[in-house]
Amino acid sequence: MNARIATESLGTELPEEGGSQVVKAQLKLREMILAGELAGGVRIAELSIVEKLGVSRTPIRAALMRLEQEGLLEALPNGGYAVRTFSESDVSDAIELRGTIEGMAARLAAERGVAPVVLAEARECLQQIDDLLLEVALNDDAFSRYVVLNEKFHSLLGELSGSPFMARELTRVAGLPFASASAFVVVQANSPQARDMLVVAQDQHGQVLDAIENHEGSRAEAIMREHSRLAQRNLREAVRDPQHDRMPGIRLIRKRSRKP
Amino acid sequence: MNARIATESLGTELPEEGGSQVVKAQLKLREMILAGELAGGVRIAELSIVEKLGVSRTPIRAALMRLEQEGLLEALPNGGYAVRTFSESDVSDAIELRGTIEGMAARLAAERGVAPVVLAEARECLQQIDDLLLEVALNDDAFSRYVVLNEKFHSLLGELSGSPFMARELTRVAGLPFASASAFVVVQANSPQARDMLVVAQDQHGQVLDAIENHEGSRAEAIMREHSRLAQRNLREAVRDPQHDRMPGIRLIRKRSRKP
DNA sequence: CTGTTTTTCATTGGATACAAAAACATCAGT
DNA sequence: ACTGATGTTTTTGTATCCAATGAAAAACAG
Repeated sequence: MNARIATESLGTELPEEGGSQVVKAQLKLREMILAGELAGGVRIAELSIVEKLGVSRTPIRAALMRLEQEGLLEALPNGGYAVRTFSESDVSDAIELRGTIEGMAARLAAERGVAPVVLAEARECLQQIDDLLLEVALNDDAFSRYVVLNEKFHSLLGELSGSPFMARELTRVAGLPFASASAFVVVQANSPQARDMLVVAQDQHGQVLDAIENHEGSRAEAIMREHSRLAQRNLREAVRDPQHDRMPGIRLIRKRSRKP
Repeated sequence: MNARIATESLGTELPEEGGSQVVKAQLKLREMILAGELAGGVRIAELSIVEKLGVSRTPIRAALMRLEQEGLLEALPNGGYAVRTFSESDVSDAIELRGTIEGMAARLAAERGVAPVVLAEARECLQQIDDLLLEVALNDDAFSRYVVLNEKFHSLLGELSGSPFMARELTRVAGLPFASASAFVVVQANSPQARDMLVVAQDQHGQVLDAIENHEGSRAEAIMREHSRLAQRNLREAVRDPQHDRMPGIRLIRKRSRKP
């Protein structure tokens, strides 16, 4: 029965988005988890996913594996996976780790020097953010453009460090649940001080580039660490304010950790 | 044909070591890679692994995935994997990253305080290393016991930080190729200054515990960073001296990176 | 009625069959 | 001789099938 469903959906496959079945399953699963359709802590049966997504077990198992290394799932002792839940400390530590690693990247960039082209690209990126912030009030569209540019700047930090290894690790740590540079930006999207926070962040962006350019390694590192504190503040806000139920995945964060 | 081999080996399967087929494949593959049986850079065909290991493609695929996230393999654009090669900078950066993350863990431990039980366990571990170092000359057995205790201390740092998240990340970063705390200890195992280096390392171990106990976060962090520099020195030594061909996986490290 | 044992059943781990895509080689035409 | 197309072969991606294991339920004994 499942066979027929799968075959049909394969046969009538529109030129849909997404490459392989694995990627499609991974994206869809992540979406479902963050949307809260899969409750935290409970075991995920592969077969249930099969009928939910219409792809066979093999790519689903691959997708589950990837989501585990991504940190959204945990492997259960006797096989199978469950959606992880996170204590506030977990998320806080993840953000702190991102800040620490970004700090190291910035320090390396400052100490080793940066190719002018990459530096120019970073400056250009900052200029675009500046342009965005010229508006006194930011609409939703402006916010999503900010998120894109912000992500780009943070990923550019990998280039700046001149180390492919660090670039990889930065990408990875930014992929940890709720640790990404813009994970909680949306939280205060509609607050009156929203723009101000971005202005502060943007100032730090500029300062860290200056520090890198002047080979001030320690300063560059400190700035990036402090930079991550903005996310910490947003996290606290998000957890406190029950208003923010619409933030994707916020229900996966519990206030105090219980040991099951 | 492969079918018969696989079935036979399954049927006559002795109560061998290793848990699942995935784990067995992963261990064997890692061993082969580090032993240089799989040349760096060339594509690995799944089928060739199948006949080499006698397990089917499914667990091999899983093992390959894990080895990719572990960093020993890289995924090729059109599917498949290849054994990664590392520039000296890659390894150096990996060690630096370990130092940075261990530094963060130590700082967290110092800032947040540590449960006395865990601290006692760490002290006990150090005591055992001290006992080991009482001998003026260390034989191979003493060295491998050192490696075990050293790994244990570094992993205890995760406990000390009080953060399950940090513990996870420390484990992960220690699993990166050539980044583990004892990766290059063997390099200078038979050198006359071998013991001296361990004495220096052990002193740092003790100092970082003191710093943690006294809530000196910044100092604790700095010590762990500096601590990782010992591995850096050993790395340089290992790459320079062609004597060290017997170190597992050393051939995967090339002196200068070429862009293919 | 409760505790233990057995049986059944669901679910994952592993193997293989099948499809699709990519690499390779061969051959024809210019 | 070289280029391009086409067919073959290899290799990965996907689906399904089989087996083994663990959990829940049922039956039996005390």
